[in-house]
Amino acid sequence: MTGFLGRFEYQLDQKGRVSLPADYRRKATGTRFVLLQWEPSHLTLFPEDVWSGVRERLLELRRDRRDLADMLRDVMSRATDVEPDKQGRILIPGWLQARAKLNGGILLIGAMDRIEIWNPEVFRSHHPDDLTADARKAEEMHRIFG
Amino acid sequence: MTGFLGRFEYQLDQKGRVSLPADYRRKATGTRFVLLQWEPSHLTLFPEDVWSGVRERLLELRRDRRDLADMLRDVMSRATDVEPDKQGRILIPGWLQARAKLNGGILLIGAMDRIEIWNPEVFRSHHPDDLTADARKAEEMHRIFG
DNA sequence: CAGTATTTGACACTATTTCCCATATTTCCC
DNA sequence: GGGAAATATGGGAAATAGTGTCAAATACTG
Repeated sequence: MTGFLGRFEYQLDQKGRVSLPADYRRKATGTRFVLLQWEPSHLTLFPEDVWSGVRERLLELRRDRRDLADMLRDVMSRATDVEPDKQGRILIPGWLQARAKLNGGILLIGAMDRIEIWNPEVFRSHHPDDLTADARKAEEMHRIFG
Repeated sequence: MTGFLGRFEYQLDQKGRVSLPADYRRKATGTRFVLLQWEPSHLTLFPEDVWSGVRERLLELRRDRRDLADMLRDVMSRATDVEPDKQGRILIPGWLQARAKLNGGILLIGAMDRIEIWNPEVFRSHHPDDLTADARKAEEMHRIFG
C-alpha cells in the first residue's frame, strides 16, 4: 500500500459537498471516514480503519489525562463521520466549512494514512513553493530519504 | 464503529422530552441507555453495552473503596434508565433537568462511547471556540493526532 | 369507587436532508 | 485520432427527522 498521495483541487457545491478523488476512494480499505479539525488551518479525514486506532488512543487519554478532557470534547463535538455518495462526494457540515475557511475551492491533500482538506489560499500561504533549500532542511531531508 | 460524534442543538418540550439524534440511535447497538450526572456541568447518557462495563467497575470499586460508597450511592440514586419512544425521544426526569440547568435549549454532544447532555450556554462558557491555538494546546494536539 | 391529574404513547406537519438522475468534461484504450 | 468508460458537478424529487398537539392509559386522591 502506497497510501494517499498527491493534491487535488476541487469545488465545493452549494450543498456543501466535495468529490473525493477516485484514487483515494480506491485506496481506502473501507467506505467510511471520520472528518474533524484538530489544527486551525485545515480539516483531516481519517479512513475508518485508521480511525479505530486513533479512537482507542483517545479513550485512554481521556481517562488518564483529565486536563485534556475538555479539549478532546471540543474537537470530537465538531467531528462527523461521512460516507461518499453514489457519485463519490462527501458532505462537509457548515460549521466545519466555516472553521476551515472553506468557500468554493477545495484542496485535497494526500497525507499517507489520512487526507487533509484545505482552503487553497491558506495552503499556499503555509507552503510557499520555493526550492531554495536551507542547509538545515537539506540535512533533515537527507536523513529521511538519503 | 466510529462512535458518537458531533453536536446537535434541540429543544426540550413541556413534558421534559428531547429527541435523540437519529444518527445516535442508529449507532447505539441496543435501544436502552443509562442517564446520570457525574459532573456538575452536564448529564451523561451511556448506551447499555458501555454501561455494563462501567457497572462492573462500580461494583468492584464500591467493594474495595469504602470511602467512595457514599458518593456512588448519591450518583446512582439520581440515575435512570431511558429508552427512546417511537419518535426517538427520551424523557429527562425533573431532578436531573434542575441539576444540569436544562431549560429549553439542549445541546447533545457525541463523546465517542457516550453522549453528553448540556445546557448550550453552560457548554459555550466551558468551551470558548477560539481558533487561536496556544502553544501548549497545539503541542498536545500534535502528540495525539499527528 | 369515582373523579381528576399526570404520564405515556401515537399521529401529523414542515423543514431539511438524502438519494438519485442527468450532463459536461476528462482520461484511457483501441 | 476516435470512441468508450470514468469522473466531477449540478439540480430535483422522495424520504426522513424534529417538534407540537392530541388521545389513551396509568396513577393518585378524596
